Amino acid sequence: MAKLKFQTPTGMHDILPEDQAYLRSIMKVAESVSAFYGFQRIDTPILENAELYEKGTGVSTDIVEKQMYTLKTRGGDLLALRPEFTPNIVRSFLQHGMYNLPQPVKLYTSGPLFRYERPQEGRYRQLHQFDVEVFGDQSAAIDAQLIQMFVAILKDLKLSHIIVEVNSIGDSQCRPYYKKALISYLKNKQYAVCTDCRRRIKTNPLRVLDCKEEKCQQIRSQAPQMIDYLCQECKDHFKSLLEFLDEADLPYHLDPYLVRGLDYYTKTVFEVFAERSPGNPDEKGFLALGGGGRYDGLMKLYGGRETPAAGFGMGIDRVLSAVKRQSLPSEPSSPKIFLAQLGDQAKKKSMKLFEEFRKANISVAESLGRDSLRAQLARADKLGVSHTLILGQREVLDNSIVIRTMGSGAQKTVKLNEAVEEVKKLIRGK
RNA sequence: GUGGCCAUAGUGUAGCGGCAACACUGGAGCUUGUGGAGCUCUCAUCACGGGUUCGAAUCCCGUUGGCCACCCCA
Repeated sequence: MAKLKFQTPTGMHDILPEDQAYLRSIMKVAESVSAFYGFQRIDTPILENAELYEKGTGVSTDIVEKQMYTLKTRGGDLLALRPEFTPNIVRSFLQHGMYNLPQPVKLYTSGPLFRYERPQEGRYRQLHQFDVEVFGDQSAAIDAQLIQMFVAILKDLKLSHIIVEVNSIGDSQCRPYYKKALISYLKNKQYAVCTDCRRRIKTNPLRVLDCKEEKCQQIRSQAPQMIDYLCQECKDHFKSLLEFLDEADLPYHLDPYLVRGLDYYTKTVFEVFAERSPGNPDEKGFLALGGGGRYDGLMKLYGGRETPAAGFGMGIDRVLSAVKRQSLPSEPSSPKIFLAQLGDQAKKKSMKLFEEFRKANISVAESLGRDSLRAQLARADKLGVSHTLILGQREVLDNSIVIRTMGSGAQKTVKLNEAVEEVKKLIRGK
């Protein structure tokens, strides 16, 4: 190996051929489930105005505060590599007047997102998400349906040991009261919590709730809970959501401390986890596969008419690693026929024959770069084909071709112009 | 952003201051038109840059990258 000059930048990685089959099946499942639920694909730019996220996602959130990639264009605009999808799609909804479409409008998308973080397994600076959003329907049925979809996709991917955590964080009516109650509770305890949380009490008190420090968890166990402060509307909505989930046989955990890191959420929030290594006590813990919730206030914040909305993002990289951990890879389809050639004339003729097989939709492998028959048969063997066609100088002269059955080594000679038909028969006979 | 561990062939590893090794994979071949076994040969100046030393894969510093724990989430 010569000296390597370049490697991927921190947190960026290549997706190699060996993973592509997994990714395709993940996307296929996600798209077919979404299509079934009436979702349509939308794609938005990877670059947007940085302000879109500052305003929507929230300036004090980690995503915007310290994880966003921003850049200044030659024209002087401040753009950001999208760190999440929701603001883009909301922006697009408003920009194209989709509130004039029959509601609800159901959209999905997927693609790369960018967050500047210290990478670990399943945590990258360029990450991939599958994302769905529903606009124009305030019913808790939608929230439940989103969770149902999320679970359906994972189930279709044969993932087990899935856990759904749900909570309601209220809305602009009730959350301020809760915040106030929480702050006054925490203020007395500020020396009993960790230093980060002491800061959070001022900046984002809700975040103290999902701190992992033991002392903070003790504090929070006595803390007032959002659920007791929900206004009637939010309470009804949450109750309704849980009824839908029960009715749909969707198991969930209530997590009164689940808040999620984004500013725009109202009412429902949820996160979905997969057990890291089911049945293996050596490796504990859960992998967050994605999360979402309702954000009824975001449209108005962006200057649009008030429109209820909800959605979720699913981390494709994480689902990929969960799929790889939990289930076996599906057999990649490989060619069943190999075309070997011997001599210049035969090599030239095999070009044409190869194309005839393509037109007949029969997948054939070759190794035109190799000259010795021995090497070509070794290659055919490695590929695990059932038959090898041998086109040599003799065959070229009398317009025939040899068909070799790899298992038994039996061979027969057929007319060259009947080769495709003969192979069809062989394949069908299987 | 903080702290820690790590980097040798495509992959997985050995080497612990004195000629870079093993397994698998890949490539060429084993008398020229026949694969699966076996055999031969072949693929690394040890991530990069600097320093210490007669001598560095090995020790030190820096850079880059990976992983882990925080943080946070996907």
